[in-house]
Amino acid sequence: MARSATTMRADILDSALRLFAAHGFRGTSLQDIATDAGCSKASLLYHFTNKDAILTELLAPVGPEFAELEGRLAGLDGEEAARAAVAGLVDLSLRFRLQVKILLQDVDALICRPELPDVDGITGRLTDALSGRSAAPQARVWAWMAMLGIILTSAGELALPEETLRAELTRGALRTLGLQTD
Amino acid sequence: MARSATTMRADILDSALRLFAAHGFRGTSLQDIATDAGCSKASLLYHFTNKDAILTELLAPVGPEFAELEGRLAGLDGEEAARAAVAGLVDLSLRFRLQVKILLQDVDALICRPELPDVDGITGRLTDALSGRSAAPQARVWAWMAMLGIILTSAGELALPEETLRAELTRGALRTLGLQTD
DNA sequence: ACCCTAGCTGACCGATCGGCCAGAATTTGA
DNA sequence: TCAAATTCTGGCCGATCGGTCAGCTAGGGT
Repeated sequence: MARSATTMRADILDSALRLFAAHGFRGTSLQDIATDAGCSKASLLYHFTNKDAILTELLAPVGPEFAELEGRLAGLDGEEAARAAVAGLVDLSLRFRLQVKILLQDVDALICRPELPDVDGITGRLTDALSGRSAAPQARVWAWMAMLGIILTSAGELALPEETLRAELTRGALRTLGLQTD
Repeated sequence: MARSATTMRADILDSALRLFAAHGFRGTSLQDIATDAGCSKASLLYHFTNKDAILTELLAPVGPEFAELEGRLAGLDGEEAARAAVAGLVDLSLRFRLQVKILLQDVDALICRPELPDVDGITGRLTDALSGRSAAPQARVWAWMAMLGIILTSAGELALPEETLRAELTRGALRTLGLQTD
């Protein structure tokens, strides 16, 4: 065996993460991932049951984090909830940069009938959040997440101190939601 | 002949526009468009040289508009330019809703090496706008356009009076860019 | 009546996709 | 040392993709 199972899986996930972020889920073939990871396509499917499973595992950490944030927001009202949402999303995105970027990149595809797997039911909640005018605050949060995706794209690889980036993003997000004038 | 050439082309473009907006460029096959337009796949390629040509024609009206806006912005400085950019983008997006939505939807794909045709060199300018920190104001405008895409997705089909939507979007955009506190 | 031409189509092509499988290669444990 | 278990791969499969092509069909001009 060339690499241990855990190493191999990690390498595959690393390659897939970068390629998905660069070319999107649909735009990345199993062969692309295999070549990048330095193994055969068949080897991918030994470690992962199918292509969806790779993405699902990549996004896995985001799911519970998002659910937890969602739970925290449920107990708050309008403005307080918005502030908490922004802080939570900034925090979440800083801890799962590329993962969140992938999520954001396909956010539109997720909304209008996905070919992507519905990781932890995020798709359904996205759809709920965006359907109807009554969900306006939530829609705003998701809109801001989309914007955050582009911001992270340009600033992502920058060796910006995390604290600086966090403060910057938080300020920008609050401004977006009209909660800070600055 | 079932339909006249111009009618056929119009029907194809109409189908392609809706399908591209719903499932993305890569997510829509020629057969999908043909079925929706009520003709054969081969008939599509009689009226359009290839798949790219359909998208190119759909986005054609946006190109010159964008270039004209860009020209207008060139002569302005920081804050004034940002205000004009927002107003211009709102205006542009209201006139080319679905087209702009498609553009926004694939904005990320366009940036990281596109499989999409570079309509009127927009790709290159997007890349320029997002590379380096110095282009921050432009990057912000594009980020706002991405957000606008999601907003239009949810509010798009709504029978909202155009003037109301325009005012709302303008206010939101200015708030996003930190130029209006409201 | 005739043909010509624009419009349209079924059948087909090569390429690529995700996924499968039999078996080779390598490591492990007794 | 050797069999068992794990890891890995070449080759293949059916489906689907964008695109081509020879030829059918339906009017319009003469």
